[in-house]
Amino acid sequence: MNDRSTASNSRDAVYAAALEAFAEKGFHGASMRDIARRAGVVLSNLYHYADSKSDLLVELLKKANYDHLSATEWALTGADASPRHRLEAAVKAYVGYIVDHPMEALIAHSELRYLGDDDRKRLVMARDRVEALFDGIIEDGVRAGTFTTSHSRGVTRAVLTMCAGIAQWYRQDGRLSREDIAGEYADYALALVGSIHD
Amino acid sequence: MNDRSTASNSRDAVYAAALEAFAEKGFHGASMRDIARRAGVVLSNLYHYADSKSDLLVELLKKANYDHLSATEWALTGADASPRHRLEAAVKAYVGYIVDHPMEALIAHSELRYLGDDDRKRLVMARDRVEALFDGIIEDGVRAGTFTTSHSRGVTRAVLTMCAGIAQWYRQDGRLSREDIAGEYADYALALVGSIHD
Amino acid sequence: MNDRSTASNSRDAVYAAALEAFAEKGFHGASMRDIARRAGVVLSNLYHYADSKSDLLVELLKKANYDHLSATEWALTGADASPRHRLEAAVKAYVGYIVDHPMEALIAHSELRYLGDDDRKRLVMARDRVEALFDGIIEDGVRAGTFTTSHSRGVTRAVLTMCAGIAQWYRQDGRLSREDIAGEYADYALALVGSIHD
Amino acid sequence: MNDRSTASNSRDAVYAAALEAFAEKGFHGASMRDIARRAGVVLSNLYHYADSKSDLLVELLKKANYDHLSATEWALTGADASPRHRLEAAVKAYVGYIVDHPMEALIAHSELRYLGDDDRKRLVMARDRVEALFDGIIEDGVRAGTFTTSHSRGVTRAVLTMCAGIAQWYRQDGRLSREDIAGEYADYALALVGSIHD
DNA sequence: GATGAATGAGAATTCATTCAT
DNA sequence: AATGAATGAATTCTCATTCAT
Repeated sequence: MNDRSTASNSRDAVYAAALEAFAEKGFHGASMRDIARRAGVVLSNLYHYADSKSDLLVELLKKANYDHLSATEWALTGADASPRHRLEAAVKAYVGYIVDHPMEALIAHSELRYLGDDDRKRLVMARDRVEALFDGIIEDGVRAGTFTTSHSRGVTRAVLTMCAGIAQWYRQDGRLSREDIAGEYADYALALVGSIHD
Repeated sequence: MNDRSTASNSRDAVYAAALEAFAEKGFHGASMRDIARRAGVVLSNLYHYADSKSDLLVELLKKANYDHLSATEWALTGADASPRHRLEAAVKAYVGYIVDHPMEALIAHSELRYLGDDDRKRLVMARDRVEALFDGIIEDGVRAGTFTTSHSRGVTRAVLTMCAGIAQWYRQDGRLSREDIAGEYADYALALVGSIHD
Repeated sequence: MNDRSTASNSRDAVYAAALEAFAEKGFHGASMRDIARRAGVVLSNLYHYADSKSDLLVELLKKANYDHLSATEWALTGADASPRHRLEAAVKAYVGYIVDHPMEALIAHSELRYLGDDDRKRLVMARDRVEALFDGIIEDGVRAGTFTTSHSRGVTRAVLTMCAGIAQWYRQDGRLSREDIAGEYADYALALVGSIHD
Repeated sequence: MNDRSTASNSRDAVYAAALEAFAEKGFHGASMRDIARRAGVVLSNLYHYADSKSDLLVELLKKANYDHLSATEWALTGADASPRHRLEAAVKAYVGYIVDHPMEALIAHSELRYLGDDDRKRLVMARDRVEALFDGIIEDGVRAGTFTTSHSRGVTRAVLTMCAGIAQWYRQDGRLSREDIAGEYADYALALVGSIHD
């Protein structure tokens, strides 16, 4: 499994290798040699697919952020109007993505800081859109009286931080299933917003 | 302020510089030259205070973990027996340390992975002791019926993760005071454990 | 204008791009990628028009040296037998070429050294033919008593060096016209050979 | 002679090696490895003496330009007031430096273009000071009627270009002595300015 | 003729660390 | 304790060139 050269596409192999390397060793700890070796590709070949090491990370994070947002937005299109159901659906989808893509979720939070100012700002904006999504739901709930928290912004941040943490300990062979975790964290979120039980 | 050579003690200057550099650029992103420059010390002098770059990190993390644990334990010695009060006190102390030492708190979580196996395991054990502290309080509360959560272990992890996140966004010149934040997070923790209001 | 792909002929575009790149950045400073980009051609296509980077330079220098020599020789076919007129005509033609082709003239002198021994020697021979041309005129004049210099070889070299220098500062939008410069340098040459005024 | 490690001073060995390498292969053609090898020093050690390859060149050119200017100015302090004598002295000193330091003189003219804008501009200013020196003498002569040229600026440039060319062909074992060459070029300069013989 | 991927050598530079003084 | 020079391995990235399509 140390060689992805037979993958249909070298490009995919390179980005998969970069993802793995960044997740495992961090942006500065992973070397281009390392990535090339994992991808089963010669070092200089990496530069066909990205102009620089930073670019590899940027592309990875752009896709991760976009997918994370999309997955969450998509879940909401199927949820009814109740803030309680919407928050539950959003958290489950958000957590679901993390459980399905722990490496992406990990580097999205931990390696962002090593990017140049421009790229970083643009990616932070993408992340802020997810935050706005949750914030919207929570404030709706507060206005409707279904959520009782008086710190909606702080709670939003707490919910997202708490979920992001999953990427640090989740292992696929663990004892908790994807749905267990998603459900558990949905409960935590409802607790944090002070959701009134019917 | 880029030069700490006038600090009473070169050793302190070196460790303060290392802390700053690791917090800002990560373990692999910070170079020994960088640290020396920040400390106002000549490169080779760093090796009078630590045998290696890893050692600098180990020392910093040992102290950070110890202090974090101590601060939390100390707060509990002054709290009465009620799980609710104990959890509140523990969270406030735990958050208080993070707010007072955001760089230490940051690297304690993010740079641990770059250590060798031995050092890392020993430091994780230290962190587990804090976790055990919270876990003990929460399970006491559950047994006593004051806390209603049915996922005490998960909640413990959620609380600690949520708190650790503070180190990423907290800035001393922000609009929230140390006590505001501590109080807010204590509320979040109580919500998560399902603390029954009197 | 950075793309010459629409030029009637890709070959010309490639050599024009190589000329520009070598003149601007020097042989080692210009990369094949650079040349391809300027030519509006894909990198590997360069190798349809030359076997190597050195070959590009050799072809350019061969043509430049040949054209420079031809232009000078041609001018002499229209000049009368007087050494004074012949020298004037030769210098004007020699300078004329430089003014019309500053990049060619520049690399002919500065980049020759980067060629392999064989190519370099053959090109130096071509340059020597121009030198012989001037030398012949000057020695004729000395023998005839019209030129008074006692260092004919040294003067020949001085004249040619002086003219070659034009390529370094001449810009088409400058205040001196092609004819101004040619006339001026013809005067300098006559002064150097010690031409006796009638 | 390929190893200068026994030179009293590594710094000098490094700069001497860089000079040699740049003169022989050009700035881009000479590699840092190459320079280190010539200096008898380990590659990474070069960076103790210069921050970059460009810096090596800058330092070399700064010193060369300064020395060239100083030598010329110094010669003028010993010359009487006659423009003719002054020009003779200046040319002899200028040429003398070139003959004594052909490598310095060579790179001063040919490698300047590879520097960054800032460094290049500052070095060109230094070169302009030499040009101003010659220009002053020549215009003095023209005003005094001893020099008859009507293109003083052009002649200045021609004189300097012609002299700079010496660095390209002069070899210490050649048949012309330092004084022969200096005298010859002084004569050329006097011819170019149209100096009136007594 | 044209293309894009591939390659291995080599580029400049930085790294953590050591050592003699 | 402090210094500055030294070292060798590793870093990111670019090079000229080749090849299958």
